[in-house]
Amino acid sequence: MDLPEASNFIEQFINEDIRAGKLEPVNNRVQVRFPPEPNGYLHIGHIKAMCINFGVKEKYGGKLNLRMDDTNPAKEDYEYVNSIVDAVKWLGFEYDKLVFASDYYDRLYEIAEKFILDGNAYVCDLSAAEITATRGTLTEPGIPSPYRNRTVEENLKLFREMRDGKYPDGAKTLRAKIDMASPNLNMRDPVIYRIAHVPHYRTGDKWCIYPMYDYAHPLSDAIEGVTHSLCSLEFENHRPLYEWFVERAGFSAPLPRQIEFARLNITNMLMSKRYLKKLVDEGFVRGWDDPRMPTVAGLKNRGVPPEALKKFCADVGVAKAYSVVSSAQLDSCIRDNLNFNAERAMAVLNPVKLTVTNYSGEEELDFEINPMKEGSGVRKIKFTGNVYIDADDFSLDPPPKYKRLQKGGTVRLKGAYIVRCDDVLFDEEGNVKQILCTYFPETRSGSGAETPIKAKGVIQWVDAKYGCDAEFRRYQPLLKDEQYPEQDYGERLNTESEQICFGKAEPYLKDSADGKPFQAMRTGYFKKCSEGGALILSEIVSLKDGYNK
RNA sequence: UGGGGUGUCGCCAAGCGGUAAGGCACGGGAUUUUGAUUCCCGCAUCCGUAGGUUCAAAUCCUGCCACCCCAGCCA
Repeated sequence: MDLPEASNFIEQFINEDIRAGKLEPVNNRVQVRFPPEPNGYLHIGHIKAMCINFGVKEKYGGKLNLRMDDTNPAKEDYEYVNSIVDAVKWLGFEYDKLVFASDYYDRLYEIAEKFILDGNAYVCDLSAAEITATRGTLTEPGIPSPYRNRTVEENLKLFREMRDGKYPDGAKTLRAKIDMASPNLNMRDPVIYRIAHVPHYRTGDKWCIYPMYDYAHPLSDAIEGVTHSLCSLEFENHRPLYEWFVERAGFSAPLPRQIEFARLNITNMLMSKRYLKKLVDEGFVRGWDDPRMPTVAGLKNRGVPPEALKKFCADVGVAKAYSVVSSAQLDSCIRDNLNFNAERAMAVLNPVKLTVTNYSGEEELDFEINPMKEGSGVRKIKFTGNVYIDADDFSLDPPPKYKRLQKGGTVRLKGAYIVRCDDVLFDEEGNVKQILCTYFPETRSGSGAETPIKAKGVIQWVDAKYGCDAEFRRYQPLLKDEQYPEQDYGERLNTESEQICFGKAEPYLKDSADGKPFQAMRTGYFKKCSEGGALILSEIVSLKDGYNK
């Protein structure tokens, strides 16, 4: 048979399984799953997991269920499942079924009784603290629970009583009977059911005992017919346990196989649901979908195309080495996509008025909506000779090689004319208030006229009377130093950049911290904001130099 | 310290015994009405380290070093 060419080590494993005939019982069908816990919004780290799983699904023509791993009722809610479904759909991933671990509670309970019947599980009366104390350490074995050798009958009776609500939270647990001396702490009789008199967002108060991840996950995989259960590296130590459950639960081959990969880390990006939730709960951001958040919803609001995110994941690859990808790599993917797809618009940050003293009247100029895309059409922009330009585009004390406007120098107003700066007016505080220029009619854009007038630079502008048609939103940097609730934030979050860039618009020249000019990409949801008749873009974005620096 | 993992260019990452892909970043040049884009060109004699096997190793073997994960009734 023809196997697809593996593009990473996971697919190599899958190919090996197929070659070895391990998947023959199901006609070599490959099945994976994407199993987030609905306790928060999906973030860019999850996108990598999705790309891997949906990638396998598509490559092998397999199946993929979107499974809500909801075994902890205290943290989960419909708000999150809805957000997860939205995120998956926005990214354009198609799953076969939406399922819930909580769908399997009955089945999982039955299997638990089987484990008891087979002598593989027992009810333990030890408290949480006692279990911890008897678990042993990294170098010393644990101490077997005094309840470890209860009879099957007693265990069954007790477990049913647990289910029936006869005991308070924490009074008893169901434990797998494995090996208290195992060097793998996960194998030292792990708890598989705990008592929690907490209503579940889906099953209500039907249950007061809930299965643990280590038990529910492998069995959920087996119930669904998953063949390859792909998860992140921190579960490597759980694999023996995963196999232990799956081998004893009575499922027929092929049994699901767990394969681990390194999760995604990006410089200066917080990738922890727990902290993201904290930012939301404590009001540091406007919500999970705040454009400063690395959540799928936030990225969407930031104007990042889903294709750019998928491209990024493909570029980054899949491996087992712990790594931190430079945010520049993400920026590059976004810029590349936007360059081809974004509709252009001019906008101005830090406006300074520029008046063309020898111009009168007004005219309409043609601008390509997207010079990179054939047939994207033109937009009309009115020019009256009174415009705002960005303060950064004018310098009283220009550094060497400065290409933009300076006193006595020339520059092209993009799509319009070359102008020469004749004079500068200052306000009481000595700031540049108005720049007076003369223009050269023969230099009109697109006229093709031969003229000795040259300009080294091209700058964007916004007409003082008409503004422009873009919209923008203003956002503060995610956090200031003194606002850090915990130091962990400081290591991952953006504190330096002045703005965050969202949306779609014209690339824009900006000076970076070291004074070196660079090209930024304005993207975003721009909002009309009139100030002196012009559109003021106070939120710019620097995809080139990193909006997450 | 016991166990499980990982170490290839500044950052990711291919490579699976035959003599170091690619992307990002960076440097140089050409085009350019966005200092962008596009376009060339450059960028590891070397694969954590020390030995060994082999005609031949990043790839096999041995020792060592570094880093990550594990002692939740979270996932």
